[in-house]
Parts: sequence; structure tokens; C-alpha cells
Amino acid sequence: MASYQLLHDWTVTPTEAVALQQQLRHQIRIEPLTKPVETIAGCDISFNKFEETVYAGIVVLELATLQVIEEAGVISSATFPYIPGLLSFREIPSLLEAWAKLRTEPDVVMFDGQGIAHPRRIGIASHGGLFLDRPTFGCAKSVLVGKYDEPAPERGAWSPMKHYGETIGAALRTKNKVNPVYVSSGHRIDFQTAIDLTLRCDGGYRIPEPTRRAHNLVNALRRGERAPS
DNA sequence: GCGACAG
DNA sequence: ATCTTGTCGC
Repeated sequence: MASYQLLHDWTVTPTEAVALQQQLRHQIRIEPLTKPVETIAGCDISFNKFEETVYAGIVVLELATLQVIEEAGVISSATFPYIPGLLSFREIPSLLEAWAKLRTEPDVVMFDGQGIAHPRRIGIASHGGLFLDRPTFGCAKSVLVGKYDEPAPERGAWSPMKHYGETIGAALRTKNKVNPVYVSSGHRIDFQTAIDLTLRCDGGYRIPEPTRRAHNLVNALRRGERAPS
């Protein structure tokens, strides 16, 4: 079973959550990878509108071939609501349950959301990275904070996202003439590597394979088309 | 005070 | 995120 560090309790109020982020942000390290990447994981959650039951899942892929190595899913319940800026408090608890079921430990984890491209520089990918203590980054479908110039229309083109004068991530084109995805470092990884990994996870869709596969997994789980494995 | 606001 | 068919554009 894959392990992680429970740095704090998740049963907090929104105000306490913000205080925790202010405390945890100082532990985030943006640095080059220390080991080559062989496997990369994608994670996501799904749920029925107005219901507290959440379906969380993680899919591990071999980076070189993008073939699925392992999958883990769980049916849990979310207590924290969705509040912009506090997404990690709603999603990470159940994702950790799925993580604990993995027998392989992914080298890097891609999250469906922001890394440091967050008002307090600690989005779900950064927060998750601290718990998992391994390289993580965020690849979001929309912006939380920051501004950027539209990148060129070709796949691979990107432009920096700026917030209060600092570069917090990049608007990256993963496919020709489609809206960009927003990539930012989570923890223990640098900006350029996060972009490179995102492009290497190309399956022909705008959404990179790790996240796309995880999305498919949790939706199948929610529809009862698959078992929590 | 007003508007924005990951999933 | 989720609810949902057809439809505009390359």
C-alpha cells in the first residue's frame, strides 16, 4: 500500500483551512526533480449533484508508453464544500483513501487543479504534494488566479501566468487550436518540468492522459459500471 | 464596495 | 463538478 504523511486533520472550518494554508505554504519546495520519472499518476473525483457521496480514483501510467499500470478507486463521502481556493479540503481526503490502496508508488502525481497558481500559492497539487512527499503538479482546465497572454495556437505553445508580478504557472496548448490548460508546480518539481511532463502525456486530447483516465475511472465508478477496486 | 472564483 | 442534443467549425 502506498503511504503518505497526515500533516494535519481535515475536519476544519473554512477559516481554519485558510490558516492551515498560510502555515503549510512555507513547506512547499519548487525545485528540479531528483529522480527520473518512470510512472505518473492522475487523480480525480466525481459525484452526483446535491449528494455527499464522492467517487475518487487514481490511475498510474507508465510515462514512456502511457499504458495503465494500476488503478485504485474508492467510494467515500465529502464533508467540506467546494469553495474557490479551498478545493484541496474537499478532494484530498478521499483521494488519499484511493492512494492508500495503490501497491505501486507513482514517481510523479498530476492533479486536476492548480499547484502554486493559487491566491496563497498552495492549490490542491501543492497541498497534495506535501502529504505525499513526492513531485506533484497541477494541470487545470480553467484559471483560479493570474493573467496571461494567449499562447500561439500550436500544440506546445505556452505563455506565463502572472499574479502580483510573479510567474505562477503557464497557459499551455496541449493540442492545436484548442483552449490551453493551466500548468503550475505543486511540490518538489519545477515549472519547466511540469510543462514537459504534461506534453509527454499526450493522448490526442486536450486533457492529458493521467487526468483523463482518472476522470473516466471515477465516472464509471459513479455509474456503477466498475467496482471500487 | 464590486466582481472573480480550480472542481 | 453535474444536468444534456444538437450543432458550428476545422
